[in-house]
Amino acid sequence: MRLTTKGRYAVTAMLDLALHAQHGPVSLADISERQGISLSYLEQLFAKLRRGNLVSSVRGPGGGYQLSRNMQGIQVAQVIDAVNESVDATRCQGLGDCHAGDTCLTHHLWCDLSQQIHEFLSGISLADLVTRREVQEVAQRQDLRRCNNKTQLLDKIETSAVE
Amino acid sequence: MRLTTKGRYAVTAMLDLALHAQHGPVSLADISERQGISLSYLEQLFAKLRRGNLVSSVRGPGGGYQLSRNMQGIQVAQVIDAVNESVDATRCQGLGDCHAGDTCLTHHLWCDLSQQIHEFLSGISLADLVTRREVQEVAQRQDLRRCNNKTQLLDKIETSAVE
DNA sequence: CTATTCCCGAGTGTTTAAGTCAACTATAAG
DNA sequence: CTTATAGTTGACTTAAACACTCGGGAATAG
Repeated sequence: MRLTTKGRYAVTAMLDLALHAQHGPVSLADISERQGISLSYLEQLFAKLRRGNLVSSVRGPGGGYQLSRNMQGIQVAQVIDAVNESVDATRCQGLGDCHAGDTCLTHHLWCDLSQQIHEFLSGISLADLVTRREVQEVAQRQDLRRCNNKTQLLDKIETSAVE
Repeated sequence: MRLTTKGRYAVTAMLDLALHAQHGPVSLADISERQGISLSYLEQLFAKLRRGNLVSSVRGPGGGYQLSRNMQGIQVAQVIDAVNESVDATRCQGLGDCHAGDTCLTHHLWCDLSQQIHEFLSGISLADLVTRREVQEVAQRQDLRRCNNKTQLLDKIETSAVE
């Protein structure tokens, strides 16, 4: 089992996508800037997310990525899985041939653990995360900082005036 | 977070130790043979387990390793921790400075996950594992195979006659 | 003394993560 | 049509870690 920056980046980027979905496609450049993730690395991750049917892309100016279904239908476990970070804790991928063709002493322990983690991460959708208060606070801070940095205030003021 | 062969080996070896504790110290050579783990690698792992006060050693012929407390007092989480495989799933080790000195979008998610895993693995002691039926079956198979392989039947027959 | 066993450090091959670079293709806007 | 935007792809690099191996020690039971 492995849970590193790779899977965390993927979930973070997907959440960023969900948070900014209302203004059309989101470019990787925006996500890169807001979340501090290398653009080229994001490209690699989104290639996998696309293959996993979690996002769809729009090319050209104004393009970017969109969630391929609604937020309720995308679980954290699926995102991590899509970027090849298995949540499985066994050595044998659950097959039970971990020691000389037989189950090893601790096989069942790792099976139980895998199931535990999988259930936990399968029970959380992007929609769940978006509605969490802590997430909203962080998102707001990130959007504000971005406005100050890039003096895109006009754009933001217009947007909030419309709302 | 990382859970690889390293942590799995450590738990397996500790469980082997617990299962064979009644006959005095257990040598790493025995564990290596029974569990199919490289002896030199076991030495490295047990150096860490020793530093973590989970085992104590007896040098010289007939020596080996013993659990430093009873089986009930040693949890799986402690073993994994001792060999430097953190169960923490956050990037920031829970500090909350994962993105430019602030919490990242998904910080709380990984905190929750870490807690989930830690609670699970802290709730399982070596004693719990030893009494599990699947573990006993595997252990029995391993002991039998070893007898056949090495023709140490005499030794085993004596042992069971004494019991 | 000698065989056994733990102890320790140094080194090695492989894999992977994480990131870079460069050269594409598709498309919206002027 | 041109141009700038933005996704798409592949090759490459760097660093770290895992999973070992090897060689020489030090302690101790017989």
